[in-house]
Formats: sequence, structure tokens, C-alpha cells
Amino acid sequence: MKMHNPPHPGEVLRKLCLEPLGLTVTEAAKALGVSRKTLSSILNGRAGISPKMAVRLSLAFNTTAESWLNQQMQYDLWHAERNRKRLRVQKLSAA
Amino acid sequence: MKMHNPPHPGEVLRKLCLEPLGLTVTEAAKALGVSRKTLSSILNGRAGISPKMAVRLSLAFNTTAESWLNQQMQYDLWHAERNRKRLRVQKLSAA
DNA sequence: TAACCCGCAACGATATACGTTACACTAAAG
DNA sequence: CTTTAGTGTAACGTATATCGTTGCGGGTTA
Repeated sequence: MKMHNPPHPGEVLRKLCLEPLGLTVTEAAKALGVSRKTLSSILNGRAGISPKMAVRLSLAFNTTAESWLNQQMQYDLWHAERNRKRLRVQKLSAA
Repeated sequence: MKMHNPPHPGEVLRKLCLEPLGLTVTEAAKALGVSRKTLSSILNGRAGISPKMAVRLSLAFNTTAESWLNQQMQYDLWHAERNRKRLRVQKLSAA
């Protein structure tokens, strides 16, 4: 069981992509082809990274879309697992 | 570049979980705590596997939620990559 | 025939991604 | 001090997605 809160991918994006290149949010949003608000929401953890956005990031920053989606998945999964005790689910397979 | 269409996770779910246990859709849906329609949509490729659903599957079938979300991610990513040429994105990092 | 299972259409509630516009705050430059 | 650039974010609209309920037609089986 992994027990530490995975960072929101937006934080990583800012620290690893925008800051090293000295990019402003406005500049990066324009280059990515999205609105400033859309990028800002991601950077501040108010929106997730969609598959389409992951592809945009891969094109702009020469990375893999998979790595971005993977981070998003880990983040979503961690939050979903936190509430798993509230789900009433019967076991269907033998342990 | 991976070039083969990844299967929809719903197919895998049916083949690897429902059929081996001889479960009907109705039974499985009840055990998972979702409506028959919800599960049917997933099995027939009309809905994706959400993080919450992945946790339900992990509890019912003694698997990892990550494996289900990973399959969903590969599926979504493949479809997003297919249209990446339509995205107007500027490169921001040196190759 | 009757009981059960299935896919699916229709409708609503809720959430997310994305856009535009507008406002207030900050920091830097004139 | 005034102007400007950058930022966060609220409001509002649109499109799409998950998930629920209800109901219907078709298939299988007892």
C-alpha cells in the first residue's frame, strides 16, 4: 500500500516545465493551444490532465503523454482509494 | 509507437472476471453496487472505467484498481493520440 | 407459457473540460 | 505615482461523461 499523497500533476508541470524554461502561464497556454484559464486551473490543482491535454503536453515539452496521464491516474486513484470503505461491494472471487 | 488498438477494458472484464466465474451481468452489477445499466455500458464499451469503478472492481475481484485504470488509460490515450495532428501546439523545449 | 437475463433508449442529476469575459491583486517598469 | 504585464478566479455557457431509474423488445430456459 502506498501511503503518501501523490502530488497533483499541475505542480509537477509548473516545476518541471514552466519554471525551467522561464515560461509564463500566458505564454505556455498560448503555445499549448488552450486558454489561460484552462492551464491555470491545471497548475493550481482545480482540473485534471485529460487525455487530450496529455497529448498537448507531450508535443510541447517533448515528453510522453503516458507519463502525464500516469501521474493523473495515480492522483485520481489515491483519492478514490481513500474512500473505498464507503463502497459496499461484495467479494466475488476466491482469495 | 504502439500501433495496435488496445481492447476496451469492458471486454477484458467480461472475459477475465464474469465468464470464468459464471456470473451474469445482473449478479455482478448487484455485487459491485452499481446498476445493471452501468455495468452493461462498461462491458459493451459505451462507458469507461472511472477511478471509483476501478476500486469497486478491485474489491470484488481481488485485483488492483491500478490495473483497471491502466487499461482504461491506454485505451483513452490511444484514441487521443490518433487525433494529435489536429492539435495546434508549439514546441517549447529543445529536442 | 412464464421467468429470467440482456442490451438499450430516454430522461435527469451531477461532474468535468474548455471557452470567453471580467474583475481584483501583485510586481515591475515608466 | 501611474501604467503595464502577469496571475488567480468568479460567472456563465457548452459539450461530454458517469451513474441512477424506468421501461421496452428480444432471447433463453425451465
